Parts: sequence; structure tokens; C-alpha cells
Amino acid sequence: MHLLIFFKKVPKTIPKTVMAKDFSTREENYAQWYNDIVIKADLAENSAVRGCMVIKPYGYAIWEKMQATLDKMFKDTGHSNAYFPLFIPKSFFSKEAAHVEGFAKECAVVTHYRLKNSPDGKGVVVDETAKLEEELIIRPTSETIIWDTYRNWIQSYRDLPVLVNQWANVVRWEMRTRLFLRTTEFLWQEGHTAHSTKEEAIEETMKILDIYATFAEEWMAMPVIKGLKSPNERFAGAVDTYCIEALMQDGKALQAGTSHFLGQNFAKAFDVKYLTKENKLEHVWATSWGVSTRLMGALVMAHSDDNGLVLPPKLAPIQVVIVPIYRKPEQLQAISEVAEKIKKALQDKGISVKYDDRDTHKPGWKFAEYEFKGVPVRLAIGPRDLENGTVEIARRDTLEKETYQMTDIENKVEHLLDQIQDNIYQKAFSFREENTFKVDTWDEFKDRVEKGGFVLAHWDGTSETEIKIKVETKATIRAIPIDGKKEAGKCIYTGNPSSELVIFAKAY
RNA sequence: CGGGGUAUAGCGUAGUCCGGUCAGCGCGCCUGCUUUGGGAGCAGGAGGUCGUAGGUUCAAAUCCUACUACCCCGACCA
Repeated sequence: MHLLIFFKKVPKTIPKTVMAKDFSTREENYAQWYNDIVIKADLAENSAVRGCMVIKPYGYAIWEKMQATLDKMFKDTGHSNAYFPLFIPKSFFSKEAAHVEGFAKECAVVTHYRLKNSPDGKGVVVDETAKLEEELIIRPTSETIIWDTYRNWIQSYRDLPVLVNQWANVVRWEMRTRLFLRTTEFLWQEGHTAHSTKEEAIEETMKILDIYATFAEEWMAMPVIKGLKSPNERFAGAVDTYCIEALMQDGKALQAGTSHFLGQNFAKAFDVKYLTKENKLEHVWATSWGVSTRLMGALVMAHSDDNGLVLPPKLAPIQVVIVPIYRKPEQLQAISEVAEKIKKALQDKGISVKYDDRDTHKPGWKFAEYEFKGVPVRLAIGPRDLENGTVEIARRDTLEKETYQMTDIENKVEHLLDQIQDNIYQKAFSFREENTFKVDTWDEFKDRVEKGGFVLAHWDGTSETEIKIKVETKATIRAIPIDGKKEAGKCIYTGNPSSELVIFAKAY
């Protein structure tokens, strides 16, 4: 088919030595490599506020694509967006015991509402006379304020279900932060739904989990395991927490999204009841679910290499960049005519294109720059191409470049983008397969966990055992796979009977 | 919050032990010319109260004290 004639010549790759200077490799220092990519690819930087980041335009453009895709998926399944306050009255927090227990330690608190000039004339100080009657918490998540609000929204079965999502920022006062993976303030979406039956709420929880998994795999090109969290890892206030769990290139697991079945916990805590058709008063059933800017971190670590960022075409802000190569202004003009034509043809296909005709940087510099920023496809057009009616196409995922006839270029590029999307998914999938191990003995387990990867093992189902394993190996249960096969066995740690394999790993 | 470290130009750093032409280098930035198919070359140029506040001294980037910020390792977490 198309692609066969597409890559007809033996692809040449770019020599490593000329690329990615001043840049750590994954082998040398994985954490540094991650940081270098985030900063040098212009995704984000540290801000003047400790633990908080500035998401730069290029990084934010990726987040916007994630938002747009997820937002449509939510709306297609009947959800609507709304917005609830940043501040939550402190008293709301203590209404659900497990919830307050889980979040109290990391809440930022607003105590005053006014500043005044400092008596010593240097700057401003808190005006002690402007103390809040009731202190406000900056939301670490919005269950409490939302359920306090839902009480007034819901009276009858006719008011159900309530299917609301909000895009918001939240604050969790973390000890140690890392760009995107864990920041004090982060952006996310949080869905909060209310249902008349337990079954419907569980169905909602699973529906969202499927949306998250689909998004991760089809848009981010990142394979994920869908699973249930163990009680230790469960969301504070949930009955069951489900997750999508991904494996990063350093062998550590990353929770990429969570969907919670909240039972009637919040309905009871906030007294949210409805009248059934039979005129009986019942507490409603709830779910909540979210993904955050942490997905950006996952995206970086899923595909990038020692030459910089690698983006899946479906989320790349710039899918194709065109770089002109010329000596004289007349050449640039001739190239630009062709380039603009190609740009238009690609745009007509819904492909985002940048034609970089800046004269302030040389072609080599631009090549390096766009490679670093993960632009999936680069077209280079020079005088030679004009003569021959050709264009050089380079793909970021494999670093291969080839020269093709310009005819039908927009279809070639469109197919290539699909191919890249598929290729990086397959690559990530193979990596996960190669780094997933089933172990049967404790010695094997310790050894495997140390080396990294997903470790499938039997577990006796108790929190005590999970905690002991965590203390001894730093590995936690990342997920009890939903589609995992039931299989009788013995707990890796205690030898007690177990009915299924769970996934252990060290985690972010 | 414990343990360790760092702070000099936009970024990366030398100098700190041994106080006195020590404020230097690389990248980046600006101007000009030559260049442009993988991060160009040459020439010229701009930019720093050496984290902050005190102290010692004839003299402090350098020694002393306090403070602040950041980084790494732990505990905690999406």
C-alpha cells in the first residue's frame, strides 16, 4: 500500500554525536534526563513560588489538546462542566472522616483577608485585625464543597443522575515536588456524579475508567493497566478506587488517572437524600474521577529518548514543521511558495503545520530544536528539492529521513503521522511486556522489584502484608488488574492462599 | 520536618582553604561582514552592589554570625 512506496530507500539516521548537547541521557541520570526535557523542550519551568510551576506556551498547548479531547469524551457521555470555588470552609472538611484524615496534612489554609503597610516601612504585613471568622482551605479536591452544594440540587429521583465535571486547579502541600509529576498546585479535571442506585454509580466509575484508558492508549500512545487499588492506596473517602497505571522507562509505575466509587459516604456526610418513585427517602450514590497535569509527565516519560521529547502526533501542538534551506533571498522566496502550498494542503487535512522561515536561525539549528521539542514530522525543502520536485521528510520517533517526490505529499504525511502514532504505542507496549514479570518466590520478588518493572505476584489480600512488603522493598500494589485471570496461589510474602495476581512496583 | 549540600551576568561555572590588579571563562545576547542540505566563522560590544542583613579588618566574593532561597537523600503524596 501507500507506505511501501513511501519508505523505499534505506533510511539514514542522524549520528548521535551531533545531537542533544548539554543533555543528560536516561542511562546516566534518569531524573535529570526528565528535568532536562521538561525545561529544554519548553514545557514548563520552576516558578518563584516553591513547588509551583509555570507551564510554558508549548507545554500548555499539549495540555490544551489533552483537555479538548477528554472534554469531548466527557460530554459525549452526558457530562456537563461547572465550576466550584477554590476555597472550602474548614468545617466542611471534617464531615467525612476518612477524607479529612487523608488530606488534612497537605492543606493550605487562608486565615486573613487583608494586608497593611509594615510598621517599619518595608513592604506589607498581614493585618491581624482582618482575621477570618472561619478559615478557608484551598481545595486539594472538591468533594466536600460539591456535596454540600448537591444537597440543594437533589430532592427527587427525577433530579438524578447529576453528571458534572470541572476543570480546575487544586493545591496539595507536598514535601517534595517535581515538574508535572508532583507540584504543589496542579491543573486537573474532577468529575463528581450522583446516582440513584449503587449499580449505576459503579457503572459510571467503570465508564470513566474506560475513557481514561482509551485516552491514554489512543491519544497518548501509552499502554495502561486498568485496575482496582488496594485499601492502602484507596482515595480518602472512597469505597473503591480504580486506576489506570502506566510503566515508565525507568521501570517505575505511574498512576495516570483514578476513578472512585464513593458509595454513600459523601451523601451521608453531607446529608444528600432523594425521594424514590416509591416515596422513600434514600441517600444518593456517588463517584468522583480525575486526571491531572501529571499526564504531561507521563507523556514525557513514556516516549522520549536521549535526543529529547517525542510526542504522539495526536497531541503534538505542531505535527509538521517545514524548514526552508537557502542561500539567497530569491531561493527563499521560491521555496516559500512551495512550502506555503504544502502547508495549506496539510492544514486542509486538519494537520497542524508550522513553516519556520525565520532567517535568524540556521537550518541545522532548527532541526535540532524541533527534534528536541518532539515535533513528529519535519519537512526540509532546499534548492535541490525545487529542481527535483522533492522534499526531505524526517520522522522524530525513529530519526529516519528520506527524500520523496512532492506529489501527493499531504497524503504521505498524513499516513506517516498515523504510522508514528502507532509505532510509539507499539514501542511503549513492547517495553511494558518486556518489563512485566510473574514471580513465585520472595527472593525472586525482591530481586525483580529492585530491578524495576511490573511484578505480578500473589498477595493474601491484607493491608498488613502490603505494608510489610512496602517497608521491605519499597514496592506497593499498583493495581489489582480488572481483567486479570483468577488463579489460585500462595501469597508471595506470607504463603497464605490468594485467588489472583496483583501488580507490584515501585511508583512515582 | 530530619540529614547533607549549594548560592558569583539570562544559563553553566572559576576564584573561597591561604583577605589585597579576582571579578574571570563558556554558552546565550547585541552590531557588522562572510555564511545557510545537521546546533556557522571572524571582528567588535553590552551585561554582575559575588543570595540578604550584620560583624571582624586599613582592606571581604574570600573570615565570623544570623537569616532566606534552592538542590539532593529520607518521611508524605496524583
